[in-house]
Amino acid sequence: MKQNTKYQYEFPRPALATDCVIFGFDGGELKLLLLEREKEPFKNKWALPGGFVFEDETTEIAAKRILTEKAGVKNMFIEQLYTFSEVDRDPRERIISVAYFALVNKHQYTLMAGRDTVTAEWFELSSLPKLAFDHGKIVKTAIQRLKGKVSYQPIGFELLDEKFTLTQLQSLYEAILETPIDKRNFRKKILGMGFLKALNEKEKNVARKAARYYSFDKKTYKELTQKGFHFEL
Amino acid sequence: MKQNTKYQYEFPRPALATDCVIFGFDGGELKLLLLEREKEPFKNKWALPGGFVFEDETTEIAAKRILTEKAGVKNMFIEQLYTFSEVDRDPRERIISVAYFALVNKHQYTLMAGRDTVTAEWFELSSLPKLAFDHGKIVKTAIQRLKGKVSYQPIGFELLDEKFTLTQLQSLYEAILETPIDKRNFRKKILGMGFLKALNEKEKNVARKAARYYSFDKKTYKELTQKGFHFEL
DNA sequence: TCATTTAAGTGTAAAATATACACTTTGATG
DNA sequence: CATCAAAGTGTATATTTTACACTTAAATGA
Repeated sequence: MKQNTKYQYEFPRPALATDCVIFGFDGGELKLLLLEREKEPFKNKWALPGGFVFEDETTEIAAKRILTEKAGVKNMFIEQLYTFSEVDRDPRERIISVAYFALVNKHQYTLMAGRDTVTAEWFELSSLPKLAFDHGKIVKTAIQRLKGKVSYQPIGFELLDEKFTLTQLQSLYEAILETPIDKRNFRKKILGMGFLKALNEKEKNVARKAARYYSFDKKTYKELTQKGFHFEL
Repeated sequence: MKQNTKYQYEFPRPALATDCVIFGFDGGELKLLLLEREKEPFKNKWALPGGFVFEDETTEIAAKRILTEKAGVKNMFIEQLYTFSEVDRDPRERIISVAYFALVNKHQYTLMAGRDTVTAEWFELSSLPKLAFDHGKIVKTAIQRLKGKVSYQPIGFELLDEKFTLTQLQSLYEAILETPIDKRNFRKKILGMGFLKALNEKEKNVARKAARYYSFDKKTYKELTQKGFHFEL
């Protein structure tokens, strides 16, 4: 097993890895990016993008690197999720995984399912395949976290385009929270918070009244936050 | 450096440790349990109880073991906080730490500051000494987490005795949230939730009207939760 | 035993926030 | 120019949150 003896320690050490739960949204249901494994164990099973943490990287930097390398995702929102350390979570040897969750704009990159000739695919949350390792558990944790967080932190915007309509924003919240929201009340509330900038631009080529575009004004949001404002949906 | 060659790996591996932020409360300000380091690095500096994770332990089990071994704390509430992986967070070598935070009842155990002849001491949050390693950062993270969590999860009870008065409970929330709370509104709200059991027992030997004791009824709380009830202070 | 001290315990009115709900407008299409 | 489809908009009611002060009870000591 241990062919190479370069690194020697007095006590056994688990390997350190990171796995990423990547959420995306394009209007319908919330989606998750999975890769098909090419090697054993769990060959041909779906799994989260993941990999080992290098000697000179924090886990967060490793997670970002892996996201770019394996899934072609760049400049995404990323946040540490949880560290999974069950002794037998990997059948090969002990590997602990510091999991992250990422929110990406599905339009901002097309599945460059080439890179490592890995097959990458978006799955709807309601129809996920059975996942390799303990990745099912990781995903469950990530969904919980996202649901909890989205109501008191404006992270939803990370999933949308720079410009979005209020209906798109509402659909996103409905998808994440899995509950219908009243249109008028939603608009009243979210606009009342004061960090959405109405743009002088509307949808084009829609066979109905065109909706106005808005953008999330980060600067204003920061200022509000510093004045004690607290986002809450 | 590497005297012992028992464990050999193809790639370098950081050591895996865990550190615990232990909160306690006895009526005034929120307190934190620290140990004085006996060895270099940071000899004689204050630090969080911590240690390495064994081969057959999850990080949570390691955290509990260390809490018991080093701080004499048993059966405490514990929750994973965050994983700190800065490459140079330990001057000796790379050690990543899965940090936990614990809530303990200060009365339930007296500082058995013997065990390892380690000096353990409670510090008020407002007058913490400078800490070893990145423990200051860990503590800051833990305080944030506690503040955030206490409002939407009934974890405060872990810091109190089995029986407590409503005034004690209120003081605790005031200490954690660092804000005064209206007595009548607090009582109305917390009693209205329905999971506090009024006991047929009052304070004794107090030179004023004796306060009634209450206890947190876990069973009722669970039932309420399952019916969709959502704690929120 | 009675006056004093101290915190416990209690209710209501006003303000703010959340909810429920339906019609008009606009742009594209045929 | 009629039709279709979703955008956009306001109000009344219910609920929740807030602000606020006096009476009660237990011990202490004069």
